[in-house]
Amino acid sequence: MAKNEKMVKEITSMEEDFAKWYTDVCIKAELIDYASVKGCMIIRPYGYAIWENIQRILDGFFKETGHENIYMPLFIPESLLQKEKDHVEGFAPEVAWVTHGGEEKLEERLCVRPTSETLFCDHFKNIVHSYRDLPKLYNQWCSVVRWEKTTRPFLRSREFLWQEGHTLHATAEEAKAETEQMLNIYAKFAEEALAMPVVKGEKTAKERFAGAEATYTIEALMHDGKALQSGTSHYFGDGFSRAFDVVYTDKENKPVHPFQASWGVTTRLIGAIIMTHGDDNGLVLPPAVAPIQTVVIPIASHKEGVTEKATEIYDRLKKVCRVKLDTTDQTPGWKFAEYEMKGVPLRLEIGPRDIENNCCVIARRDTYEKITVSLDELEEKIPQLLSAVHTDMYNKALERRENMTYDAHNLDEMKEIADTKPGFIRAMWCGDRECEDKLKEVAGVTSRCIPLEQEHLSDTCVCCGKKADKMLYWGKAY
RNA sequence: CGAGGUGUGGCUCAGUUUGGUAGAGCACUACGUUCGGGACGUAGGGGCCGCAGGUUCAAAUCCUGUCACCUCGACCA
Repeated sequence: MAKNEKMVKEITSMEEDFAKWYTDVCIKAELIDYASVKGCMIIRPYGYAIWENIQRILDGFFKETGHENIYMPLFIPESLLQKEKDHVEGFAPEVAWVTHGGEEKLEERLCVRPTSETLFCDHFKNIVHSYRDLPKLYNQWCSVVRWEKTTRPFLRSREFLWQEGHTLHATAEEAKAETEQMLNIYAKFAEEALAMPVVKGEKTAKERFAGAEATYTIEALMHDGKALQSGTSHYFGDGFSRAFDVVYTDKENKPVHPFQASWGVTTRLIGAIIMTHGDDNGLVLPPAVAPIQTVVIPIASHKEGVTEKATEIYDRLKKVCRVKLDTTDQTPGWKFAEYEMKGVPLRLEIGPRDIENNCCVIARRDTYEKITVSLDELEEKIPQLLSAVHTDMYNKALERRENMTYDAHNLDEMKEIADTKPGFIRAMWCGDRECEDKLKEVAGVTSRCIPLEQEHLSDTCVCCGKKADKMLYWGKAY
């Protein structure tokens, strides 16, 4: 079968309607179902299993770097949320409020957490008194609520799952190092677990997190050329600890406000996986987070010995990967399409013909390549193939990003590229908010980040022509 | 929050103009034949036509109200 021939008819093609393609994949791959409250989604077992893999791997990274998990309450009293001015202004428009307990109106309304900085600060205040109590390296896995107007599965839902790390440090340097460390962990995770290349960089003041002194981001480029902010790490300075009266006594017996960082990734990462690797036949999952890494499909299973052989292979493969054996009475063709839609990296076909030759057919989801493998070398071959799938997926995504990244030197070029070529645009910027606003207005692009790896494209701002020494990534974003 | 659109078995829709026994395809159930790229036959099950009023002998269809969802804009992980 031809490599690019569309085999799954239930999914709208990307070219026809990318947004529809995306939601088709979410539904048909059984990642989610819509819930009865707008903007809320049911994450189905197959989708949730991806999240569990993400959690498991990331949580390992967090633990390795000394973080502890904690759980904070769901509710934030209004007075607590009010304490940090920028923060409350940033989040107030999109918080959900609880006003009643049973039939009784509450004295003070409670906000359903949109993020937990305020709760952590309130807690830190109680438990931190001496330099000996520092640092505090906390993380929590939970869901948060932000009352979004326009919603999309995984990309923007009113309730979403995430992790939020909140750390408290004696010095600014330590807090900055934490911010940087976590950004690097996210980038490493994106590349090594999700096969997704990202640009590491700092957000401009305009795009910064409410209340932060600096916000860092990993930005990924989706299939349709739109950017997706896929993880953030913030440096707070001592702004929050001042607002919340968090004070510790240092070695010289002086009161000091500690310094803080926070960092988070969300179920949006699943959206990133879909739009980075997916194709017209559905999901393509990176092996590291795929709930099923190999699916075993018996062919003509009514024939003698087929089911037995398939089961034997299944039992052997359980030791080397996450494997599923599908013995349902659907036809093989149906199963091929089904597991392709669900993005399973490898498909192993075993039928009478193979059994006779002591081999099987293995098909790769990412390339559609089919190879014949001797049954004697399965334990070696499957892990090799999974690893090759990962590497090839990463390289393919990287190549696409590079092919969709353009440089602009002046406003006309910027407009021209933004109008005709989806993707990242690299351009110099003078640092003025006015230029940032103007680029949004005339070219429809926002600043994605100031990449840590700078390249000097010219001496002048793409917008105003004044002196500029920062190169930024610009683009249309989710 | 502004503009446009849509509500009919689980899903995609026809039927509404011109009121008269609720339909199709897919999915589902049972049995049989199939099985290397979404198989086929036979027989079945499943609906207050978004909701509430109204007009009428009679409403999915006409009128009024209401709710929900979708698309596009403004705000956002």
